[in-house]
Formats: sequence, C-alpha cells, structure tokens
Amino acid sequence: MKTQIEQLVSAALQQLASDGFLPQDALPSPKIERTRDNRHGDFATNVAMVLAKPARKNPREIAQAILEALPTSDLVERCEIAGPGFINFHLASTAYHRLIPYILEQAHDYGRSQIGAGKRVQVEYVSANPTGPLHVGHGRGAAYGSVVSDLLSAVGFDVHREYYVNDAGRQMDILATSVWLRYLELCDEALTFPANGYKGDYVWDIAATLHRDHAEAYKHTTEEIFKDIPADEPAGGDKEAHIDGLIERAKSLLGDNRYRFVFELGLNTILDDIRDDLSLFGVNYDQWYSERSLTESGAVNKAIERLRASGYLYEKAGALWFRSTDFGDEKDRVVVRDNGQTTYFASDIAYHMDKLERGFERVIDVWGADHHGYVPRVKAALEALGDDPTKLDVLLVQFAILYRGGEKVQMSTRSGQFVTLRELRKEVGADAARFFYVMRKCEQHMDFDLDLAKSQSSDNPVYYVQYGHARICSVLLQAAEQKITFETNPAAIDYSQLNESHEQDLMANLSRYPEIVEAAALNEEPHTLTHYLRELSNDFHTYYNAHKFLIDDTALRDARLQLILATRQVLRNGLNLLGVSAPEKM
RNA sequence: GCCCUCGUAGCUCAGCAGGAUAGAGCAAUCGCCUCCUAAGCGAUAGGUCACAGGUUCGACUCCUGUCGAGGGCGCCA
Repeated sequence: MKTQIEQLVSAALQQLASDGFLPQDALPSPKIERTRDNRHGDFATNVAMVLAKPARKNPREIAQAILEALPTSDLVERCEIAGPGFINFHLASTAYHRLIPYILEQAHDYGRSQIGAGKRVQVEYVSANPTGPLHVGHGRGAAYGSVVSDLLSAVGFDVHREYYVNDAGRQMDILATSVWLRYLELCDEALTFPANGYKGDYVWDIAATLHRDHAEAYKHTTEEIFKDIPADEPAGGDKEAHIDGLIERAKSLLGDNRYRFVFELGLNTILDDIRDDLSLFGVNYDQWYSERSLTESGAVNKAIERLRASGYLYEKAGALWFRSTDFGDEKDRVVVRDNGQTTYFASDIAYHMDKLERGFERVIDVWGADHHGYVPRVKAALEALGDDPTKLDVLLVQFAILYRGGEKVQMSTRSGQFVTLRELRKEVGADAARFFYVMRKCEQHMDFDLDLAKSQSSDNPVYYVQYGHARICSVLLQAAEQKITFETNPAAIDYSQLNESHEQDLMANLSRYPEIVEAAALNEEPHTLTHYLRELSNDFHTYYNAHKFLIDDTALRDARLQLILATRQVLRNGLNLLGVSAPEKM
C-alpha cells in the first residue's frame, strides 16, 4: 500500500525532472508516512518541503506541481496540499478491499519479504559461560537474539544463529575444581569449600554423578590437596590465590586424563542443561562454536600473527600487547600474558576474524550491557586485521530487574542463589517471558513485573493479544456449531459491505503489518512488533464489542468473517515471529 | 576521573532516517454482559517531553553543556 503510493510520487517526480521543473540530480526517494490524524488523509509526504531548498522554489508550489504530475490510481480518492507543503493522500474506500483476500492467500507468508536479498547474517547471542545454569539476565538476550534472528530471516536474510561456548579459561577450571571438591565431600572427606568456588546445587549434582559412576577413583585426601595452598579469604588470605592453588593441585594430583574427565563432565552436563533450557524457551541455534577449538585449530595463533604482521603488536613487561589505542580504544590490550597464555580477548579476535572469513556480510553480537567497554577493542582488532569493522554490529542488552509484589527480587550469583531462566519459565511460562523480554528496546533498562506476566487479564499484554486470536477462533467455532456456512471465495464477497469505522481502522492496521515487520527487522527492534500486535488486538476487541459477526445478513456476514479471518492470520503471523503461541482457546 | 546507555502523564513505556493539536497500558473516576469467551469495550481526568543553550521554515527527535539514574573501565572470562 505504502510502496504503491511511493511509486506514484516517484513517477510524478521523474516527470517533473524531465520537464525541467525540478533539478535532475537531486531527486530524493519520497518518504511516505502514515498520518497520525485521519483528517490529514491516510498517507502523507513531505517531499515538497525537502525539495524546496535544492529546487529553490516554494514548497507549496512544488506540491501543486507534483499533484498535477501524479498518475491517476484507483487507490487514491483525492490528494490535497496542507500546511507548509505536505501532500495528503486520501485512500479510496475500496483501497483495502483487495487487502483481505491478499492476506488470506499469502497466509503464513503475509508480512514476509525479500528485502534482505539472501544476504548472509550471523547472529550470536547468549553465549553465557557454561559454569552454571542460565539466569534471568541471560533470558533477555536469548529472547531478543532469537526474535531478531527470526525477524531478519522473515525479511529475506540468510540467518545463521550461533552460541559461542567459552569452554576454555580459568572460570572453567574453577568449575572443574569445584565439582571435584564436592565429589570429595561425597567421599566423606572433610574440607572447607573455597570462597571463590561455584556453590550452586548443580555442582553437587555433577559431583554426585561422578561419585555414582566412578566411586572413589578420583579420591585424594584433604591433607594432600590443601597442603601448602595459600590461605582462603575467610582465613585472612586471598581467595584468587587460594582457588588458583587448588586448580593447580587438582591438575597435578589427578593427572591430565582424570582432570580432563572431570572438566568435561562439568562442561557437558551444564552445556546440555543450557541447550535444553534454551530449547524449551524456543531458542535454537545453527551452531555451538567452541572457544577451545580456536586454540586447538591454531586460529588464535594465526590471528596474533596477522596482527603482528600488520605491526600493531609490541612487547611490554613480558606480555604481548595490541595497540588498540591506534583505533580509538582507551588503552592497549594484552593478547598474550607473561605466562605465555593467550587471553580471552585473543580468542575473541580469532573468533571474529573467523566469522568474517566464513563469508558473513553482517555479524551481529548480542551482548550484556556490562560488556560495552569491550566493543571498541574488538572493532579495533578487526580494523587492524584489515577487515571492515562496520560489518560488526554489537547490540547491548540492558539488565532486567525482576519485581515481585512490588519488591525488587534480589539476585546473587555468588551464593549460588539466583533466579534461573528455568524458574522464570516455570513461574510465568515461556510465552509471557518471551513477550515481556522483547517488549522493550534492548538498550532500555527493564522492569520485569512477575505478577503482571502471570496475571490472566487485559493488563497483561501477552494474554490480551492471545485472547484476540482465541476469540476469533471461538467465533468460527460458534459458526460451525450453529451450522452457519459462509462464503470463502474472495471473488464472491462484497467487501464494500465493510464501511463501519471500526472495519476501516482494522483494515488500515492490517495493511501496516508488512511495514512493521520490515522496520522491526531492519532496526533490530522487536518491540515495534509487540506494540503493533497490541494495537491490532485492540482494534479487534473494539470491533467485537461494537458489532456482531454471526448475523442473518449473509453478504455482510461473509465480508465480516473474511475480515476477522485476515485479522487472525496477522495475529498468528506476528505471534509466531515472536515465538509466542497463538492459542485457539483460552 | 574517563567512557557507554537512559531521563516523555502518579507508575511502566511508545513516539517510526526532525514535520502538522505529544500517544498507549496500568492506577483514579464513571458507564457497558437476557447478545459470537467481561482474559473484553467505552468515557473522563492527567504532560513547561530533566534543565539551559544552539542548528532550521520546523526539535521529544540532531549538536553542546549542566543535573539525575544505571552500567563499564584487570596480564578475569
């Protein structure tokens, strides 16, 4: 609809340009907008005002000329010039009549498009360390990342969804050591669990598996383990030194194979749990990319060598630094530590280099807002490697603060007591959780009201939209029960019956859907879609209250039923894009 | 101290590459079920768009500064 008007205006501009009325070179692509006030018609353009300066003419004069050059169309009833030079388009009352059969014919595909032209886009999201179950903070990134992926896919991009598994590094060693110590406790060894260890119940579970399957094959005495280990924090020492000492002790006492086994057991158990959790949340991936594989394949070294070759590396205090300040970062960053180990940042450089080497034209990282300081250095690295840093888009997702009964829900990872994503799903359901997470733009701090998400009332936007869908299903069910048959052949339906203002409003909003999907996808703003679905549901509920559908006047009834069928289709498509179910009954 | 994000109605938020009188939902007040699910609908009331400058035909929207909120500034991952 919008694009059709756009074409009309473009044609008029071309005409005026070839007539010499407008300069040839500076023709803008006209921007057509929906009007806010229907007294201004249905669509409006400010193109005459935009052209006023380059054409050195009065905007109203240009608008007049555009009107005269405008090709005729049965879509438009009349146009007028208003205010400083707006051109307002009033649609013909028949303009939307073709819309309903079009929606019903397109069905699932209504709203989908090919703007993305098959461009390959990679979206990486969640990527939480596999050191414990996902918590509600990860949930927002999960919902957001998966909806953005689905939106991009709906508008024709070739989307690749990826989870970067941080399966290397110190945190994983702490996990492995934590598991081992819990296992020893199950072997009846008395010990003081380190302050910096992972204390969640899931660690006990993994330890129990180890104990059940391997009895005491991994047992060592408390004395040999804690001998000469630096004191822990509660004992007046340094908790980092304490845990590092324990990690080294675990490695030396267990030996490579047994240590690796405990490590893998912890990693895989948790990773399986995360995978399962996300899948039940409707979040799926094309690939789980291992950080360790980057080191093992030599990709990290390759990245470092490429940086060195471009002259951006230098040595200082035994470590190897990347001169990221040359690219606007606050300070230079270490890539190889003085102990010879590469940093997490080095892996990340290799990972992003690999993403671009895999041929993605666009790479989107969905990160927690706490990582924002990390963005400049990754972009700096890409630039230093001679890649195009603008191909990388980092979307920072702010934290969600949970509220229950008007009170902030306290979360603490340290004590192992936090609200997990799994608990959230159980409490409010996956539908409500996803919808709520995506209802706000990602950079917005979010208050997540658990009571509201659970409430089954119109206050709850999820149920409000779903109820619209269920209500339409219910009408159709009623029709069947009352043995009311209705016309389904669009050619046999008289859409001019639909002349109530509620019907016009509903049709106008149905026609907006493809524009909404496009905007939500291209701007990575799924909240646009949740807001739209709320508005559309409101239009429907209002209509429902004002008019009956199952009436005796068959011509009107047929037309109305087609209209609500089209509405149901759009609600279904929209909910589907959000990964929220569209129930037939509630 | 430096950097990032945010600051719109009592509360939670929209406001689409600057555009015509700033919009919803809660909460408040008042109405609507002999009728397709009241998990619904309607009406009223509520705002100097944090503040101060600037850019222009026009600014909630762009720029600068001030104030306020949250977050980030490791040879951690």
